Amino acid sequence: MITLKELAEQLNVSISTVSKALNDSSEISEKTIQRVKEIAKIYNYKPNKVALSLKNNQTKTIGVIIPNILNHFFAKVLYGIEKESAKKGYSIITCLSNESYNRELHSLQLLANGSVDGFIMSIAEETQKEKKTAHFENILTQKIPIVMFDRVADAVECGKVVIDDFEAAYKATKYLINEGRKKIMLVNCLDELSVGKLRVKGALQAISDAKAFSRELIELKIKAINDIEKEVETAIRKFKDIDAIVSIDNISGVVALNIAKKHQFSIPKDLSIIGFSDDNVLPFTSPKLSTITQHSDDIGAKAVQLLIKRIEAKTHLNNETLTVNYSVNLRGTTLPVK
Amino acid sequence: MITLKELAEQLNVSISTVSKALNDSSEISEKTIQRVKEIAKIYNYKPNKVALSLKNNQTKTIGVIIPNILNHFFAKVLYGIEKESAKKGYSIITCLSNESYNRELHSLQLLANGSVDGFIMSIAEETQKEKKTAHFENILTQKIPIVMFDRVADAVECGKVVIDDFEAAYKATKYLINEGRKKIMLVNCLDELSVGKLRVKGALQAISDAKAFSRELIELKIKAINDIEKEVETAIRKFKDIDAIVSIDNISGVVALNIAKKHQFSIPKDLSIIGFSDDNVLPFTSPKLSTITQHSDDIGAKAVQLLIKRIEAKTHLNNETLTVNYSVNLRGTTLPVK
DNA sequence: CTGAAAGCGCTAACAG
DNA sequence: CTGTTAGCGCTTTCAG
Repeated sequence: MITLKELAEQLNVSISTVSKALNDSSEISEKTIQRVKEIAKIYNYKPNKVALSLKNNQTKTIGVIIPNILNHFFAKVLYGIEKESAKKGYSIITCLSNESYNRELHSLQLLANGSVDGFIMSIAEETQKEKKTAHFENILTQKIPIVMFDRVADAVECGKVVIDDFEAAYKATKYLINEGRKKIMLVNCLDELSVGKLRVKGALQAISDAKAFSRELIELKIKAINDIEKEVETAIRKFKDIDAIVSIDNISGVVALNIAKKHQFSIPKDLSIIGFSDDNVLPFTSPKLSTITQHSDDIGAKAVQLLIKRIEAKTHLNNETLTVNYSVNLRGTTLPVK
Repeated sequence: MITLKELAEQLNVSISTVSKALNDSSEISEKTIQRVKEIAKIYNYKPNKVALSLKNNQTKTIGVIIPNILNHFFAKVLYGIEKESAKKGYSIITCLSNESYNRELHSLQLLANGSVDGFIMSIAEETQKEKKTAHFENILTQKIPIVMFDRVADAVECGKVVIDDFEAAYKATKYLINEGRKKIMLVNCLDELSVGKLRVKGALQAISDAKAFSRELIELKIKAINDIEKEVETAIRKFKDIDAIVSIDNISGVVALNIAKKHQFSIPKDLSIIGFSDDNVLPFTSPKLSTITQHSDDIGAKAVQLLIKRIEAKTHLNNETLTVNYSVNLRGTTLPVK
């Protein structure tokens, strides 16, 4: 990598002249500008990013902390974050907490030393379960802005991007009720998470609102993702008379569909299913799974916009929550409503 | 963020004394060291990363360029890269090329200005299709090491991490032959990629080696990932007499399984299927898909090790290719061999 | 129009 | 044992 100094030597001018010329300063003659730029091009000069960061006291870099990159939802949010960041001239440093509080803490501290201008993150399961927030406050005290998405800490004053989880689950459940379904199973393997709790609440509210028509909701709580298949199968065997399933995470809907078919349920005649999945699982389903779809890439993009706003504000902003739309995609695992 | 200068003022000593004390220099008295460290702790001092990078001319950061983060293979490699990097004290800056040459080029140039100490990448489809390599050479000329994984450019002298794609596909196909299968369909939607070509070659070689027993291979080339379902269904309809499928990408095996079941094939009695998938799709399959499994996280970890070796060598190393193991996981979609 | 010098935060050679 | 100074690569004020 060639430096200004070396260019200056080549050109027999001072470093500052070269710098100004490259930045089209009005202080420099047109002729010199041309000459400098020409040589700079030849030597493929690029200003050193680190030096610029030090000088400007900003890195144009966003720290992104993701709980689990193998979860397609997070992969897609990351996709959205990266795309929007690139558009806005920011790079992203990615850390994966793998749902661990310690890793989350470590990543936060690692990058809060001038490496990034702000953070976008979704909280690790462990952090949320144990309600830890001191490490966030610590970062905010250092005037480094944070935007949380999906799993957010209500108690922390920062930017937040979510969907209306309560409403989405309410609508899904309501739809099944309107279909005429009477015994609905809620598959929940997000029990420890803020989003999971909200979705469960939404589903329960829908049932409660329809109580006059005696609907029933069975909640199947699943601890580990690896247990989904087994647990769902057991439940389907046990409750032979369920006629609808609403899955609040992004894979158990697909799993339930496969298992129900295996057990000779005719879908959607005997059993309706709505999942919280993204399009990516559709090729694995037949009939096509009806879903609540989060616009995950949009969540990422919105998070970037919100964070950049906060970075550029240069002053601590209060809590601000952005709610991103979701969509209800009725496909082959639900009946048209009567 | 508090700086050395500010600490020095608090302590009424010079900046260098503070610096040395924090680094346990033998030049500084034990008493001063204690005093300095105490105050530093109180103010939560952390050395500014950017300043250190500038000083040391190294960022302890790796640039990672991924073609498609929504592909589970890449997500898992990224997982491996991040984990190993963190262990070695490196951060990662992630860019997504989204299979575009221009985005790949841009990311490379963006980070080759002192932002990173080296690159780990898999080549964008467009880049590989059009055989572009000048941009890699450009980076290497600047003494920035590169490690490529999975999709590599043979012509470029750099670090490489791959699996033995030829052999893996050979083995899968050979297995089907040994099972007694006669008409095998190869589902290929990686036609433009180096890995795809190698896997096809491997399958063809297996067939050719078994020619005496008149085996047949039908190659189904699929252009776009969105066409997989339709194309596989058409093919299954057309060739009612195929008795085995080998899928060389990580989703079409699952798709083929679902479609075959829909068309009343009994799996694995009528039809054997082997895919190149990771474990994550297993909950979506019944019977469980037999697979060639790449150890994707291991690929990521190895790539990091290789890159760090090259970064620390401080001198351009020649081509070096690491081959990572894969495993053959026979599950429910294949018969035990006779 | 061009150049010298200071400073971003840090380390380290050298002086005292 | 502590302090001064130079320098990493860059921008920018101030002098000339």
